[in-house]
Formats: sequence, C-alpha cells, structure tokens
Amino acid sequence: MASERIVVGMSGGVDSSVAALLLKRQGYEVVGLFMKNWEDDDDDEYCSTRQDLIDCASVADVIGIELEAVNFSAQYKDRVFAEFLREYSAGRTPNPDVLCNAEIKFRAFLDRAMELGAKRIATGHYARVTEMAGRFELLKALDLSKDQSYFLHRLNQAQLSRVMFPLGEIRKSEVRRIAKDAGLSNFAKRGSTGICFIGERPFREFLNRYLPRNPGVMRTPEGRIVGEHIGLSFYTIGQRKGVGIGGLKGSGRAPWYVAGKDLGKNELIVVQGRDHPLLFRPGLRAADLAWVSGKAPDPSGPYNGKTRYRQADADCRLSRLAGDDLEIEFSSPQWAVAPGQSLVLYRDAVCLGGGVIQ
RNA sequence: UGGGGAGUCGCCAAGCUGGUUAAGGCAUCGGAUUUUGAUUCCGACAUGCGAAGGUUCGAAUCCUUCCUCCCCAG
Repeated sequence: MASERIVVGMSGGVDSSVAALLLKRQGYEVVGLFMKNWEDDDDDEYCSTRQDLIDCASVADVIGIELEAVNFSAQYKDRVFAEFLREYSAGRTPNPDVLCNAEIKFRAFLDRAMELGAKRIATGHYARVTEMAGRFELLKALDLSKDQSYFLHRLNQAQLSRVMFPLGEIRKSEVRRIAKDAGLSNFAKRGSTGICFIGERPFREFLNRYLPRNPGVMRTPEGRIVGEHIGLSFYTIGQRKGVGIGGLKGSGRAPWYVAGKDLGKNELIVVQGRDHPLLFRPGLRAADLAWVSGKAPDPSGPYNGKTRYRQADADCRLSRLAGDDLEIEFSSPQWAVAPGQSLVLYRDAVCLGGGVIQ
C-alpha cells in the first residue's frame, strides 16, 4: 500500500529535522529538501549553509529518508530581495521573511515538491492548519512562545491546503527531547536567526552593500539638532542602538529613540525616553492586504493585532476597510509602529491575514 | 592684558571641609532572547581625575607654577 509522499523543507536545524522524523514515524514517505537560496556575494564568514547541509544529511541518514537540495536563489532575489531593497530605499522597514514564506517556501518550493510527486509539503514552523468543510484556517502554535503564524499570514487557501506543520502542537523543549532521543546530532543546535537564508550578520554593513549612504541631521521634534545620521534607510522606528546620542548637556539621562523620518528634508526625528508620546500610535493604516480565507474579515468584529513578530496581541477594531487598504484602532496605543512591517490580525488563535503598515 | 569661572572615561556628570575598589546615566563593545529590522535583558568599559612639582603616613580632593576653555572688562 503506497503511503502519501510528503516533501519536508529541511534547514539543518532541530525543528525541521523533528518535523521530518515525526512524519516518517507516522508512516509517510518523507523526502527532505534542502534549500539554498542565497549566493554568498563575498566572504563566507557568516555562511553556515555548508554546515547546515551536512547536518541535514546526517539527520536524513538517521531518520532514513531521501534528501535532495534545491536552489531558488534567482527567485529569492527577484521576488523577495528586490522588494526588500525597494522598501529600505523608500525609508521603510520591510519584513523579508514574510515575503519569503509567501513567495519561496510556500510557492517555488511547493511547486518543486509537486514535481517530485508530493501532494503536500511540511516545514518545521510553529503553527497549525485546520480544515473545516474544505476551508483552511491558519492557527497559532499551541506553544504561544514559539508561535510563527505571524510570518505565515500571507498564505492563501491553495497554499494551506497543501501544508503540514508537524510541530504545531508540540513545545520547543519537547522537540529537542524528541531529537535527542532519536539520536539526531543537531538536537542541541542553536536556532538560526537573521534574515531567512541570508543569516545573521552585521545588519548595517550588510545593508550598506546595497544602499547608498545619505547622511543628514538628527533632530528632536522641537527642532534641536542632536546628531547626524548616515542615511534614513539605516534606521527604523523605535531603534535605540546606533543612534549614538550620549550625554547631551541639559538633557535628561534617558536613552534616545528613532521616532520618525522626514524623507523630504532627509532628517531623522529622535526623542528621548522609551515612553515619549511620539513613540506611540493609537492606530494605523495597512495596505497590500492578504487574507487567509480569501475574503476580508467582518469589519464589525473585535480583533487582536500584531504590529511585529513576538509582540503581545493588542485589542483593536477595524475603523475602515476598503479594497486593498484598511485602518485599525488599538484599544491602547502601540509602541514604535514601523511602516513596512506587517500588521497581522487574529481572532483568538485564528490568524486571519494582514497587510503592510503604511 | 586685567577681573571672574571651569578643566574627572567618547559625551553628560557625582566626588572637591584629604583616607571609598574614582558614583551614576548616555554612547560603545560583548553575550542572552529572536527565522525580519527593532525592542528588552545581562556583562564589560578611567592604577586614572588638564600637565609638572610640592605638602602629607595618605590627594581627584590642600599649595605652587604652567597649559586650555568660557564669561565680564578694555
């Protein structure tokens, strides 16, 4: 009796390894697929994909599954990185991993998996998918501290219908334990961070390879010049590190944060103190909307919104909903809302989708 | 040039009626957290107090000279 063939996106980390392991144990015919989507442009100081592939191979061997490798660098560059640079150039703060999921992992990768004879794919994401009468819902992971539905909110029905998240109901600590018990060599491997596929690296240097510097003045909302910036693109709202203002005569002892950008004048607006009122927004506008169900949510309902990954849900309501553009109001003002980041709406554990903050 | 004030870590800034390991904050750096960017948390950070002498058991703290800066006079 032929079992269903599942292609698992494997990164070399514990999560995707255990995802593959669990599916194998459930009797699926599992094929591991390793993605290399970023060609290292120069030094490989931060390039760990070689080790990742080795880890993958080791795990695949222990689990007893096939492993293949694919390279979507061209697609990544066109559909994700180009947009990433466009956004930064426009002074905003994009979230490339949200796009990466929608365009690469759950599109290019999914397509390849289909070609390999699979009907569904699986990843090590912490999230859940449920089906009711042919309709799919994206849910938060049971382990709320690891929930990654925020990054997946742009997935649509067609994509979700072909996706499995084996870790959605397991705690991270449990994942490591399973890996250890199964003899997977990467059971204690440190989770990867940084932009997906590009990895962790000094961000300002990295950006500087693609964006020109354009120095200007830093000033307070009152107009006092307090420093110089290297280019508006290199800062994000709410940023403290790198502002570099210290010990101004006559000012308090609180640190300084980026509160805004004046693109026209090339000025960075900075304020002192984390509770400065200009750092808080009562609401926001989002565009480029994407809804998991395919339809916009009912404007009347109360929702929870996230303005960034790993932020506590914030009560909010829709104050306006046009075609591809909405406005919401939070019941309490939100800190450092950054244009370019995603607003993701939830109703309890259900991730409804969202848009890009304007 | 006279009169006054000030020179302590990259920046603010305690200490200055002599005796402490020379506070603290910001910045910076390192780490933790984190599949974006941020935020947050933890840690590091002046054998040295403008310089040189002196007094003293002991000086950033007292004395002398010099250097630098600021203000007011001319």
